[in-house]
Amino acid sequence: MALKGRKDRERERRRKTILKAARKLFFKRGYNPVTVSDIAKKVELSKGAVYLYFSGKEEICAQILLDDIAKFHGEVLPIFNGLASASEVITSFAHMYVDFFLKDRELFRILMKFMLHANNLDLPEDTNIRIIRETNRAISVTENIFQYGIDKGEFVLKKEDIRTMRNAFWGMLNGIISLHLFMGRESTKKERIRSNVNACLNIFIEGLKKTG
Amino acid sequence: MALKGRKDRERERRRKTILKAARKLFFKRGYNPVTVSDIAKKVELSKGAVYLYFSGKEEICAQILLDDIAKFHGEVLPIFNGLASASEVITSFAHMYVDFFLKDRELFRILMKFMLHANNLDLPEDTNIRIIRETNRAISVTENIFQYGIDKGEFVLKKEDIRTMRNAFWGMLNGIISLHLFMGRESTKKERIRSNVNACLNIFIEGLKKTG
DNA sequence: AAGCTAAACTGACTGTTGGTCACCGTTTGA
DNA sequence: TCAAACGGTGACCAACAGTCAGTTTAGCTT
Repeated sequence: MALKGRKDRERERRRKTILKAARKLFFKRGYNPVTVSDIAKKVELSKGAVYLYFSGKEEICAQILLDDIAKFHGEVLPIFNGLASASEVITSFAHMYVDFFLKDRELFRILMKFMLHANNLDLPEDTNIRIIRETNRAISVTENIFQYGIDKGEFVLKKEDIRTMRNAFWGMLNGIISLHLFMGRESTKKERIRSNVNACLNIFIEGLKKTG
Repeated sequence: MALKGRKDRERERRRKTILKAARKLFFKRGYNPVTVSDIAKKVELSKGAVYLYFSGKEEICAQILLDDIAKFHGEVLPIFNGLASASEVITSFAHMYVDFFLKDRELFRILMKFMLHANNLDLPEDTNIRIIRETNRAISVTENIFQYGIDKGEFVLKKEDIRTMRNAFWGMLNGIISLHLFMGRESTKKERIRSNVNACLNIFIEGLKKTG
């Protein structure tokens, strides 16, 4: 691949500008209520111009999600260093995950939307694939944690059950978040959710240590 | 309340007819792609007529969800009789829940949509309240199960932790379902999900018996 | 500097869809 | 018998995602 020229860099900057504006709008007013014209207006471009950089509203949204997942990965990987037990790692991971996706509630809604409708969105094929790949990457991080726990002899878990546990764990986190989103009016305290996650983790980890 | 006359009954029948048609369409093609005109056409009415019976597309959808939750309650309550241990009850409940909401995948998507956007939908006030009340009722069933387990001395669980466990449990179920929806192409086998739920339950129940 | 090309950009336009409303025929009951 | 109420109609409206013919701008060539 040739080096990127100025044009490419400018193009990329524009994309980022649009994404940033869209992000702000989506997180403030929610995905649906924001129109493409709103986004265009915010970056002082015409609607048509936005379509030069993205295939549509949905792709903008997908790109925001992708960027955020990447950011999450950047934040989450360092925690593997400096933590002793697998229990600690898994606990830290859970809290980071919950905190991350509750920082802006709309982000979690967007994530769930993509999970629920997976292959049913009209995105450019490659965007769709990237969404699936990146999400799976995030999921597979938890898989590594379980493996780590087994290797350390901390978890009593058959190798073939890792996948199952990974799913259960991941699902549990998403489930708790969405439930809180549903029950909690906007006033829901983060601490409430944290304690819920903690309680759940305790049982989960306890079970991992005991059961096979 | 006065007895319902013929007019009322006919009106109700019409509503049910519309709901049934809408249900079929939603479950076949998904919520978004189905237009109000499609629904109207299917029941051989004009679009305007549909709006005489429902405030809009969203309310039709909400009503379908409400009816299904009611149906679920009807199916789930009998299981309390004839089962001995709380573990059995909770296991049965979990499987019924998963089976029920995976029978038609769109139903689960609809449920999640309402959970995620809770108060952000423009529904008639009373419909909105009913959605929240009915969902909470379903959630509180699990609360009763935990209570039952404690009363029987089967679960070692502080009374003030019931709510937390209920949330964790409920969230876990929804999370697993949505994860499978995401990962599984349409071919996903029900058995796969069941085994996942089972594994998760084992740990969960084990934890409930052990931890405090 | 003038001429040229391609990319960036515009905004009026289209198509679709959720929702509204003035109007019409039928039933009802006084 | 007749008017009010009711069930129903379908043309219409507004909002919005997405398109495209045409205009401007940037940068290159001679």
